[in-house]
Amino acid sequence: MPRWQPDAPGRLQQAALTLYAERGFDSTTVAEIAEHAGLTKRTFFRHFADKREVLFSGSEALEELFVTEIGAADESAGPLDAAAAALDAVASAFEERRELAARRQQIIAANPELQERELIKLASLAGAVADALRRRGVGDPAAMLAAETTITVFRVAFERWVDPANRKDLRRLTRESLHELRAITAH
Amino acid sequence: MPRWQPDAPGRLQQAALTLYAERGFDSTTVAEIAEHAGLTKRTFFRHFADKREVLFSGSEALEELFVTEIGAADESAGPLDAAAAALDAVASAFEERRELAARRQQIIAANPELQERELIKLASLAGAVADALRRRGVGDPAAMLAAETTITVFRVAFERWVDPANRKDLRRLTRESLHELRAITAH
DNA sequence: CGGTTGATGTCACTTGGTGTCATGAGCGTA
DNA sequence: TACGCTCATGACACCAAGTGACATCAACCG
Repeated sequence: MPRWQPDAPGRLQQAALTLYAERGFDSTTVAEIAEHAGLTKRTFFRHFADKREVLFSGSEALEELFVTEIGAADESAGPLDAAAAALDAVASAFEERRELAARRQQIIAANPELQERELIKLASLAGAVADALRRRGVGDPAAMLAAETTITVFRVAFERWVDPANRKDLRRLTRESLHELRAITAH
Repeated sequence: MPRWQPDAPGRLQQAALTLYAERGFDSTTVAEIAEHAGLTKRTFFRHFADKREVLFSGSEALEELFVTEIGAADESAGPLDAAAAALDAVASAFEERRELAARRQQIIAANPELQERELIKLASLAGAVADALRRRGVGDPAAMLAAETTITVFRVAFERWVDPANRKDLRRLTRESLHELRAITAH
């Protein structure tokens, strides 16, 4: 018999998600989350850097997916085309988890501190995308601009995707957003 | 004779800027900042919502400038052209304060919490720009995309401007960034 | 002159976050 | 079987951010 219940981080995430949704982020203490998971406050902070981070554990994987896909894109593709290919792959990866994504997004939308954390994750993502583009030979500031633009497109599409009224899939929405962006920036 | 020294917020800002630069953001306590300004911790929090906010007091004015200029742009101008006109005005407004801007930016660059705050301020700015564009009759998601793109262009230009090696003025850098973006997104 | 206002101080309190040491089941090894 | 090591967790003390409640007192106003 194991000394402790398995998957402490997962239990903490689950408890946090539930409590943040129920009572709001501010009105939930770390001690409460830990208690719900059968652990202590101290253990929470061994698994997550802070109270916000518990909602953002998937971000490294997302970053990796973006980078991999951009690296794998056709050599002849321009920066935005490579990024567009990556967006397709990323959109597919999210498609099954719309329910969870929407709940998470609702919690984040209700709290500025969480929005800050979300924004810095996206900025880090943009940085990784820019690096991946530079590895394809794209120079600066083109790499930065293309990366930021890609993340903007993704964010706009994601926002529309989690909207309860929406019926389109994420892939389609990213493609539409990118198309729209190209229309705006065209002379 | 006034009961208190004048301009408490200004003194707190000045003290914070100095101490954050000297010892770093993390190693500076609010009590120390307040003491330097001849005040108490409690008074600091009456003027600024939190320890970070003291570095971001100019953001409402910047937002207002963007919005005003976009509203004043030629009626026939497209969304990105209106935004470009605003960028010119904003760039001029910054031009004299490069020294201060660079010091401030260095402090922010050294600390993730401050970067988070910076990012949410820029996001709020983008939101205001999007609203201003909608008031010009631009629809969605075009308004959002154009706004986010404008802020990205501004940020990229600003980053290059505060670089000690840079010799160009901010207005020129914003124009170059925008031009580059158009080149990237062109089919 | 007395009352009001408003910026500040004082103090107690909650909570996020950290450093340090103790605990004890699982596991390998003699 | 016994010994000792590992490592996730608990226990505890502590600091700093941030807040609520109340006190203070110069300036201002009728």
